[in-house]
Amino acid sequence: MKKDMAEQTPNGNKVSLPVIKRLPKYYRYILDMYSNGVVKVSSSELARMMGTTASQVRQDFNCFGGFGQQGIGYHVDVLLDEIAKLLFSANSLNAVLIGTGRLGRAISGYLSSEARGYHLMAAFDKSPDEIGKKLQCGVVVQNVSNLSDFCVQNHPDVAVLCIPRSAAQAVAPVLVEAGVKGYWNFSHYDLSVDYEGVTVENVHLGDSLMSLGYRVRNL
Amino acid sequence: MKKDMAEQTPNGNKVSLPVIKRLPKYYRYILDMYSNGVVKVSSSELARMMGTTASQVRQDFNCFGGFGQQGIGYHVDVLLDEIAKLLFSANSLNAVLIGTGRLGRAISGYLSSEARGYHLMAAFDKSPDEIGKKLQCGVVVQNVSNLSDFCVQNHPDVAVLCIPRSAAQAVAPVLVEAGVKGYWNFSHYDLSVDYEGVTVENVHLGDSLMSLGYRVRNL
DNA sequence: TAGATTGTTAATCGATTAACAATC
DNA sequence: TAGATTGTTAATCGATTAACAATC
Repeated sequence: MKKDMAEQTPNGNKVSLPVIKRLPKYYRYILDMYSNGVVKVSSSELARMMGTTASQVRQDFNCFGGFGQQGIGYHVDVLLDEIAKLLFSANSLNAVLIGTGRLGRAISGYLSSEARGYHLMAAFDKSPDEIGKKLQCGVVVQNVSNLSDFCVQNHPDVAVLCIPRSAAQAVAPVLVEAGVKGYWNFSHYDLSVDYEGVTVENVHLGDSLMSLGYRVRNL
Repeated sequence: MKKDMAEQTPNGNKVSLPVIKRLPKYYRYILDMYSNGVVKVSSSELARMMGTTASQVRQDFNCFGGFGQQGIGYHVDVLLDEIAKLLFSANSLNAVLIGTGRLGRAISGYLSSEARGYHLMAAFDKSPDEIGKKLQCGVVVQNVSNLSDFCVQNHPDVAVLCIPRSAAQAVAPVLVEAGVKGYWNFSHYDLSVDYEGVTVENVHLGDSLMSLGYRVRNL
């Protein structure tokens, strides 16, 4: 049974973080199925693929109102469409890249070609060798001294930091003052994702290595 | 009150994954304190730094037998030592790098200089331009066709994949057959960490971007 | 209609937090 | 001794799983 209108909007009922984090994985599996011409899928089939339970799949989808049909299952195209709507919506988020070294260039390629729902507005570096160069995506690298002015005028949604931790600490206040609320920080091989001061995701490469080491040694 | 000997060993009482994942973060904060000459710390001070509760800090440490002194708190040097023992132990884990492109080189630098408890044994690539070149850490890039033989002879603990997803799918069976059990997969900007077929950590860069997008749009 | 499978509520499980006795 | 702070057990909270009525 469908929830009533008031609760059907994604905003109305607060969706828990574990559910949100599963959405992209659902999306990838369902996109695969759609590409392979699969028309229909059941919660138990999805569960098997995702490595979870049918209960959780249904529970998850029902946070957003329920996309299936009782007795039938889920139509792959409907599912894909609904989840894409949730994840990407109409307007893409504007991003600026700070640091155009090895890692920065790799990420800029990903951001401008593969990541959906994002738009790379501009890129910055402090090195005179980098400034003025054009990235593969066509964006020209600017002097990082322009960063503050640029952000004040163009209010990007997120900043992607691909610079050493020390440099990141210097840049952060500039971004905050310019009103930028979102960060992806790849400094020192961290992947941390913050928004409005709250850490959404924080994967320190070193932390992952240490944790794995512990588990392997104590197997 | 200390647990009895049987339960004090890390192996005896099965430690939950959330606890293990917090260990490296504790380690970093405690290393910072140690470097700054801090001698003593309480669970509530640690909790404030970690963004958690004093209860959790004590609960966590007591999974390993408890490192503190009632009425006093924790000695920073003891804490650092105990956690380092847990995370790094005596023997480092042997790693091989597969793919020495932009990302591979960045990771190799990290692995050989900053990551503790790991040793980079060898690096492989399929490009003739790469084969024979020496990485900054001194390791010479080998032809990936040697990978299987190398693994059979030297049985590395983990393989670090810095190659596209398609290439990774071709390499995986080779590694499995050669008895390699651990993987860090950076293919397509994923960071996934597997051991014996079990995913320890799985951070798809694209997934993080999508999740953040959802949250920002539904704020 | 009978079978299948969802939507949704209830039960379980595990992790976090609170409380307090032990003790430095 | 009194104050502080741990170790440890108990209470709470939230997420996952199970169960089942609704319904295609």
